[in-house]
Amino acid sequence: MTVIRVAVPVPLPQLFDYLAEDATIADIGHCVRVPFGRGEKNGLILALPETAGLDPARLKPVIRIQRDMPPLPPDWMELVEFTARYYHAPPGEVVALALPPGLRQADGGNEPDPLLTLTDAGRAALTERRRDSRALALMRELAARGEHAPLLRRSAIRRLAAGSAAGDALARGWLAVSPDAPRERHRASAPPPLTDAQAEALEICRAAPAGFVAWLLAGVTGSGKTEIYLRLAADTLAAGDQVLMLVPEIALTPQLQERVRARFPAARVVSLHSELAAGARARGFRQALDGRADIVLGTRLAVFTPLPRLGLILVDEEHDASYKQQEGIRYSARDLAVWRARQRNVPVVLGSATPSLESWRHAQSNRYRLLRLPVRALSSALPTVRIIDTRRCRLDEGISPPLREAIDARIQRGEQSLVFLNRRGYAPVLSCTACGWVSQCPHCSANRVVHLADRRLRCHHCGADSPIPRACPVCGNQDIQPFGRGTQRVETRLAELFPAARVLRIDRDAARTPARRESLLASIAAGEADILVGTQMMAKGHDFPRITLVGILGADASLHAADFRAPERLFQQMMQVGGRAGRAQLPGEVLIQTEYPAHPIYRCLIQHDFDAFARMELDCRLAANFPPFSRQAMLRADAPELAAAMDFLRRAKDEAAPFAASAIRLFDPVPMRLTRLARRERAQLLIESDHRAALQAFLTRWLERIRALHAPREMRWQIDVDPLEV
DNA sequence: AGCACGCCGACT
DNA sequence: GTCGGCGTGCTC
Repeated sequence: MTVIRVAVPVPLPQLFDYLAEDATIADIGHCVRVPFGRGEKNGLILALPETAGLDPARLKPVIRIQRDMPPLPPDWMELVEFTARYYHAPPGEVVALALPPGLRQADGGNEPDPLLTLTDAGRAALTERRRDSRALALMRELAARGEHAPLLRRSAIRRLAAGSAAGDALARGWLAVSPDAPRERHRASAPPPLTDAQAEALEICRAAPAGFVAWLLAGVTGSGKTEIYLRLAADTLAAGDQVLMLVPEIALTPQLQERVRARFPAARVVSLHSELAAGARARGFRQALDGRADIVLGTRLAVFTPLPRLGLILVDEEHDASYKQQEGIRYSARDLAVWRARQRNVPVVLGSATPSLESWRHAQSNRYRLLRLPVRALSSALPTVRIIDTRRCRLDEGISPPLREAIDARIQRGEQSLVFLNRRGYAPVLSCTACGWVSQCPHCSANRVVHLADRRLRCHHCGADSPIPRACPVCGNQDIQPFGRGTQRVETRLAELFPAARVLRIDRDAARTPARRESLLASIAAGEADILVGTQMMAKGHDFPRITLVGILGADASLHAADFRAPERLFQQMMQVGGRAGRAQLPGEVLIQTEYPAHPIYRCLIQHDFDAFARMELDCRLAANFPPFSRQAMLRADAPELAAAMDFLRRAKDEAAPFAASAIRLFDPVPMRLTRLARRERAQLLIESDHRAALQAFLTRWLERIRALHAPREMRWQIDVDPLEV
């Protein structure tokens, strides 16, 4: 009786062994139905162990091995196992995360009709003019139908079944059944000419020996990083290999999707992201697994797509925080992409105008190879950056006189302005001028935000929502005031200041549905707006050629934040949003309003000097021994009462004492910055080490002991390896 | 995580 | 006399 080792989707660190009388090596990677507890679950066969991990008498027989689908390949399972190991996540849950839900339905009826295609051998047979046959006659007919491979629907194939001409041709390999829909072979959009910098970068890439290389493509905004991706993808496709392209948020990149499809009309491009319906996601996964998909374009979850012919991985905007999953299994798709490239011995390109300091550091130490695009394509210059000292001028709802004048000038010239403020809503808090009441969220340690458009107070953390009160709920005072400013308020004021201008707001509230987002973007592109007001949604990957002015409001808010990554994020954000200015022929200008004009971060921005910023920031990180110079993990706990969470973390820390080597630094548990979230109080404990391996080894032993700790029922805890927020 | 078993309070 | 509270322990 054969023993199979199965990953079962339960939050347990171990695998489960079962008996399967007919199982063979070939069953590794197949899904399996198993009895579990008193019920049943779907698992994945990871191995056929020599011996069971426990008394064979206790093993239960499997219910059914799902052999109707091709098995997941070994490298895919290695990726899953690595993810489970590195992020200390239950293997069964990683499998559940990596496999699209409802995968088995994908090979059912919703597949397109198979098609009959003339093969190269078939074409050869035709030209050889061999002894005539019904099969050859059929093929001549098929070939006559068009320049490209002639195709037949399933119904036609059936009519010409066994013993027929088609059956004969199939048997001889002159025809092939292709599961694909016909690919349009209309003329490919011509690639634009390369700039010198692009050509040089490509040349360097192409000159590298085949195999794993991690490239860091650092190209200023508008320098044409995408063109590099597309050219490299073209090379890979030409070699018959598959391309995996990761993007931060697919919903924000319809332009990129279009560009990829237009450039490679003959390639099958599959989009994978979590907003996709289960069926479509499963179908894309299947197409990739079968090798039918040529390009997989997707968000972080697409890093788990099986790709038998993988030849290249691209990670666009590699610095973007959305590559790190912030709940459940907290994996970094960017880091896994690099791991996967090394595993499969293929190149990976990490691209960004503002690389993460982790990647930058790797490039500095030659672990990654640096490719630079220092100038913009389309002969447009980088925007001029001007700092406005807000201590020296009177702000009108956050808008300084120089910014107002600059917007006015754009309106005169028929150009667009973008006002960036990373805070949506009308005002971040409503407050009573008499008793000091503030619009505190009852469930979170945060204020509810005034949304004047729909007259509601809304918590941006838990979503709690209530009407705006007419009077102070505590003292009855009628004089309650919104304090501070969000995009709605700035939008309102801009409309008053420029009555002739068309003001458009772009934030999560204005672009709630994909359709509304599309229509907003379309009206911007059509020039139906003069002033755009937006949050960081605006900063991501759009080309708005008519924007020549970007005004940045409230940059200071995160200048003094406690998180050591705050300056990095601020710089990235300002660089990205500033990069929206002047991407075509028109010169761009960026105005940054700040109370700290002398702050060195602004000097770097004025000079577009990422290197100087990175140097400065890495010096600070080195002095404080922060990542990338050290490795971190965060143990977080949450409970209805803060004391329970803190107490648990203290006990966890005590557990570590007997074996925490000197290489491990354990900090004291502290309440999280946003302590209360959705009625739960949260605390965290930071673990740091100079060595990844030491940290990993420690975590493995420590988590074992933490699991044995009997935490109160209401207590939840989780580990976050390489946390982004500390 | 589920879902059992397992002992102590207010109800038909 | 039971229904049910959630404490603890297991899942191949």
